[in-house]
Amino acid sequence: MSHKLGGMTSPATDPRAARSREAILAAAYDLLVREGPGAITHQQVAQQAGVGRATVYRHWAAPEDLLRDVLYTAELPFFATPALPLRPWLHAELRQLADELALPAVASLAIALMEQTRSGGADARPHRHVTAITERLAAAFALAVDAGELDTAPDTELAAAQLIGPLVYRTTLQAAPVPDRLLAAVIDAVAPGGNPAWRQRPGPQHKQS
Amino acid sequence: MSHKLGGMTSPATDPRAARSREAILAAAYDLLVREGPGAITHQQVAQQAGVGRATVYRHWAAPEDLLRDVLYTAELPFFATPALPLRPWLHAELRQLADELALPAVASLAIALMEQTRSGGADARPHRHVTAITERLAAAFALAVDAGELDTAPDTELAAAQLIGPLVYRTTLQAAPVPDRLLAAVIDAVAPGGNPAWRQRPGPQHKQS
DNA sequence: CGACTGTGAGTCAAGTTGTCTCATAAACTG
DNA sequence: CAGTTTATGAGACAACTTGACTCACAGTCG
Repeated sequence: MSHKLGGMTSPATDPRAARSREAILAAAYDLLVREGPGAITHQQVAQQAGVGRATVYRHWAAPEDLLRDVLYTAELPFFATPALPLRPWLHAELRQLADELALPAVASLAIALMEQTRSGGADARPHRHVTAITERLAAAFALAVDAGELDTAPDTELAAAQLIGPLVYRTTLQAAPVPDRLLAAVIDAVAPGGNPAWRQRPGPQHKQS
Repeated sequence: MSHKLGGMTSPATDPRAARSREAILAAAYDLLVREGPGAITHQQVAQQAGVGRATVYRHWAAPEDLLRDVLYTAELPFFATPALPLRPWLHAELRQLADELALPAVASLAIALMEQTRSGGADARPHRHVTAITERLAAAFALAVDAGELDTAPDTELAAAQLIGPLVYRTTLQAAPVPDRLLAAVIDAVAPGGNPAWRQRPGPQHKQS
């Protein structure tokens, strides 16, 4: 499943304006992914989008407003359809997230989201994408509790941090692929159901207690 | 323990050049923390450092070269002195890292490291700070194995991802403080020694099997 | 079909960038 | 200590970028 940019156009907007905004947002997203947030200037976006520079100024007064809308409209459809059993579903969703974090498209978005959140200072709130992911995981945990796969739902924000944080660290800082056994380990930590699998092999596995 | 910027001056450098570079690196670091990487331009750095614009150009031809050196010289002394017993040491170090990730200084550095690693594309390598942290954790795990606190050393990179990733996610994306029970949970996942502590309370805790 | 609206080329002033010159002072050398 | 070397920084300069504006034109609406 690929993520794509949704338009910001309100229902009554002139179609010419809708087309311009669509083209500008797509161009800005492209620049973000290829060259980072610093590449989002009115001049570069206009050139890339094939619109007039004045048109970009007319829709967004400042580059950071445009970047904010690019992030807002990005689609990050991870964890979108909760399913049972929980563990294989988590595995599949985390596998996909890890694979896409290894690509510039999602890594750039994640990093830009962090920088945007950081620049909010002490009043910073998580971005709606981050909140949405937490809510989707909460729905999945509720399903699992209902089905008896979990005794109680975990604190969802902390579970999200423990499931996704290692993937973000692994891909954006360690610049390495995410092995399945890391996925297994983070799932075990949140929804225990097997021994941690990423301890070094070969050899018999001992349980710590 | 605070982190500070170390100078890049080679032993035989003219002291005037050493002083200039020191001032420029400190100014650039300051700008990075307050306004993000986009604020690092020759003009703004010169003004903040109190040196001539030509001096900044003389030492660094491009802003991204300067940013690279700022990141290179930053000190991130986390996990620096391994100690036993392992779990309380991990807890203390992770507590400190979490507290500092909540501040702009370390959060800005972490995000800038990610963007720098991402811009390396397919040839990207982890930054030396990331590698250093993995090595320090490996030393701590080796100590724990020697002392019988761990049966085998875990895969250190994966352990680092599972220990630190949730903290990075929690602070930079969820914009929330890191509770001690998240620290306990990530430690349990890597160095088991107690029940996961962040499941929702109150009520009796059931072990999943 | 007339009125309205969005677009974009071009203009303009102001600011920024990158390079260069040269006087000055700090550091080095013998 | 004097002469030499070197780093600095103010300022000049050309080129570029930014932000705002005008206006002709074409698309959209009623």
